[in-house]
Amino acid sequence: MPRKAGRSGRPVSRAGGSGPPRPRDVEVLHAAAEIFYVNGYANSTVQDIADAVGMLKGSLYYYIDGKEDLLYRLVNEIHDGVEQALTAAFEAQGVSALERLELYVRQQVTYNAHNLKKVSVYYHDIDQLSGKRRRDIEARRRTHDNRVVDLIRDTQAEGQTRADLDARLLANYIFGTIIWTYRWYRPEAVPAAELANGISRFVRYGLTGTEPLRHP
Amino acid sequence: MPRKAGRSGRPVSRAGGSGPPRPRDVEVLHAAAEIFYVNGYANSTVQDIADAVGMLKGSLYYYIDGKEDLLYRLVNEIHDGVEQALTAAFEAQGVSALERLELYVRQQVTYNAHNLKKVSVYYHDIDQLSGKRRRDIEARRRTHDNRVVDLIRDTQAEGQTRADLDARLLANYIFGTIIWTYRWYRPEAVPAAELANGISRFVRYGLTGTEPLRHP
Amino acid sequence: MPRKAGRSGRPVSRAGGSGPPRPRDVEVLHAAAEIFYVNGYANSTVQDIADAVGMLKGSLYYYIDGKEDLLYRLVNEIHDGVEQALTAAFEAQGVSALERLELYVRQQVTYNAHNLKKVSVYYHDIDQLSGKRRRDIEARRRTHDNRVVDLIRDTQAEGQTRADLDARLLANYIFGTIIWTYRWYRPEAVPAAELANGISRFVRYGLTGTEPLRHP
Amino acid sequence: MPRKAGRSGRPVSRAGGSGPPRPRDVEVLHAAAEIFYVNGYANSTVQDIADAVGMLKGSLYYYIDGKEDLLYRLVNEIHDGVEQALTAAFEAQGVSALERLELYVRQQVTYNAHNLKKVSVYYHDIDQLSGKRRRDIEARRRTHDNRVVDLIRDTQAEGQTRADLDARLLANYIFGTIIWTYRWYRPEAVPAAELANGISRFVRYGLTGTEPLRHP
DNA sequence: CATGAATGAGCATTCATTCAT
DNA sequence: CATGAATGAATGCTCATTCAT
Repeated sequence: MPRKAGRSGRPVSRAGGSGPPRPRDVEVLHAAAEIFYVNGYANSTVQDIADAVGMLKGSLYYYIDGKEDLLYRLVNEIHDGVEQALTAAFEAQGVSALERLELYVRQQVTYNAHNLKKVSVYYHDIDQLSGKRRRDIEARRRTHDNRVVDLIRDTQAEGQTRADLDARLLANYIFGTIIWTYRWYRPEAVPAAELANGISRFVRYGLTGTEPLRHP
Repeated sequence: MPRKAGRSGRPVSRAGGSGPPRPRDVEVLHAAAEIFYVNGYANSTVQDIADAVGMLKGSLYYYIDGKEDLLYRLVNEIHDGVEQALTAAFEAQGVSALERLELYVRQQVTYNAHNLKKVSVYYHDIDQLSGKRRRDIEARRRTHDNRVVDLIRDTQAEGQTRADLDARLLANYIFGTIIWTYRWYRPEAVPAAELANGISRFVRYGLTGTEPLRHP
Repeated sequence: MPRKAGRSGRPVSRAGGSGPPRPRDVEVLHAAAEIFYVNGYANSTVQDIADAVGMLKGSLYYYIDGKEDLLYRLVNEIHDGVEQALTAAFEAQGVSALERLELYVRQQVTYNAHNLKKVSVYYHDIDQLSGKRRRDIEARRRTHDNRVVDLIRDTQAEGQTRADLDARLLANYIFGTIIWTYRWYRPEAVPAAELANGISRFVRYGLTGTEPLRHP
Repeated sequence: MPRKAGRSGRPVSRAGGSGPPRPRDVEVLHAAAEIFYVNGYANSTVQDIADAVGMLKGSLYYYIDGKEDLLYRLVNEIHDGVEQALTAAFEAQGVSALERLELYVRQQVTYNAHNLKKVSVYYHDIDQLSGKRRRDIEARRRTHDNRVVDLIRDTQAEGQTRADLDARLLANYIFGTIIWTYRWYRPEAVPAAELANGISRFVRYGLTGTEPLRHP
């Protein structure tokens, strides 16, 4: 007869918004990110995380609502960060749509490069969320995607990008380039700035190229 | 006490190379692909697969060496397919390096679009292989990647692509665009050919773009 | 990401109706009854039952769907038995309603005396069922109760029992006398037949008494 | 390593007899009764009770010696109340044994009806006490039962009840009718006085009935 | 008095794998 | 080839209880 949903009176992390997160909350989340990054969410055990924090398995439940709760918080944290990047790009004044898009790409790549582990968990294990948590995240994601698609449409409207290409497809090409970094990028080998430059360049030309290269 | 390698005296799947695969082997592998695609490898159970084949869990072990064995076979199957695409592109005669690269992109995208489920499993769960199986696959993958990098270097040597860009980074941008399709592409919405066209175009311009767009 | 409901292909006891129960099923259920009787359902562990059957805890799940499933089967088994008693009493031909009621009491007491442990579990732990299982049992129980109430109303209609008493209250008095045996009756001390006689007599007079004893 | 008895140096609830209970003690006990009534003792958590009192789980241990301690106090409280009823009946002057028994039934039913929740906990979860607490309660119970049996024997001695019936069995029939109310009686539907009347009437006739009804 | 944090033992359940028939 | 039964290790989670502050 399990009674799942947060019973009142039970402490459970304040990370959900009801007050400043306790230091230990942050520590737990950080450890979880590390573990999930290394083993994948499904293969990570609550024990692993407890060990990393130096706590007993049972004690961890003072801070979390369950394993999935950890993933959910992680994923939301990423969304918060990414939203900032997106907003900054959108609010840039006096620049063309293409420049705003480029700014977005740059910011997003930079953010991902600096939060490689959490971002990896985000992209690899987001589907493991279930129920309401899943729906919440899917909604946030859809919103984000739509805004980027709109941005691309703006570049089309301003004549910087060919208008006959499907903006949503283009967005997905771009996402692929940006996101896939989580599988190969290592900061030791390439500075984040260089990565951001390279991808932003790749994307810009990918979108704007017009010259007939095939049959001259 | 999981046993990894086939013990003598027990009939173990011939799919590993020692003879033509029996029909039931193919059926099992196909079912596994479906299940892994839907639930992810870690969340799929041998029971699920047995159910799909209409067999008891225990009986499945006549055909397989273990759960990981299934993943390994799946992943190898993908590599076989992809290798063909790559080889075809490499052997194209009388065309420029850029055209060969474009051919590769096109073939790879098309292959992925037609084998969406297995390809998804490949990219999502390849890390779950362990030990020798993992090393085998990593080797195959490295080989593949290197050949693509070489192809890009050829385009640089032929002057079609700027030589001052890191070919390996460029390869990764391209991989991202191609591979990420496994997360969003749905054949019902967009024909595979259109996808191949779109991505090949995006990649070509991403690589070859030269005009100074930022500060004219 | 737990997947609860009986997945196809999983053996799970045939005791649910789909075929004759395997001998081990009966054994498991019997052991569970014993354990639940001694410790109460909530304090019994699956381990206890496994030990009693001489099986590993995990192996038990080949036979059951979960701990609650065991309770559910037990409780249904009791209902099956009790229903027979009730039906027999109802179908008695050529006798008065009071005699039919008396027959019911006798049969029910006898049944309880012979199935003391399972009956105890039934009355003590029936509330621990949840969800659909609970609703199922509550429905069966209501049906049973209603039939007994009807029987009492028949005795009132036939003039054997005072008509101004609430039949449902009377039924509950009777149930109390019959059911409470599960807390004190020990077959070693009193033969079941004597118990049945005693209770049936007590109930008959309790219902039919009319003479003014208080203020003569 | 649960600690049973109060250690010196730590303030432990005074409810055990060493002084008048503090107001908060009463509040805690009341909350526990409510919780135990709803979930059953075994399924109730100390957290639940703390929530109900508006206190943290840890703080509760200032007032109690443990979960079982709460049950023990509850059960004793019931015994105190019941003892009063019994004593009142015993001490009634100038009335027949049957009238004294009837008075007892009436008082007991009334008491139960007015303390439904605690009484329910008493009858349902008394077995969950262990060790000395259990033995204490069993002794109190035996004493109570014996006094009622004696009362019945008095009615037999006075010729109001047939002497050839086992007084202890009769007592158990009566207990059943009275006690079982905890499972079905709802004060909203039937006034306590009516219940007391009904049961006392049922019991009186059940005991005194003599006329040959079966084979006239 | 009360809080907050932690402990540690226990529990139901899952699942890959084995193997005699 | 296939079945059915069993193994055994692991896993997420619960909860009574302790105790320094």
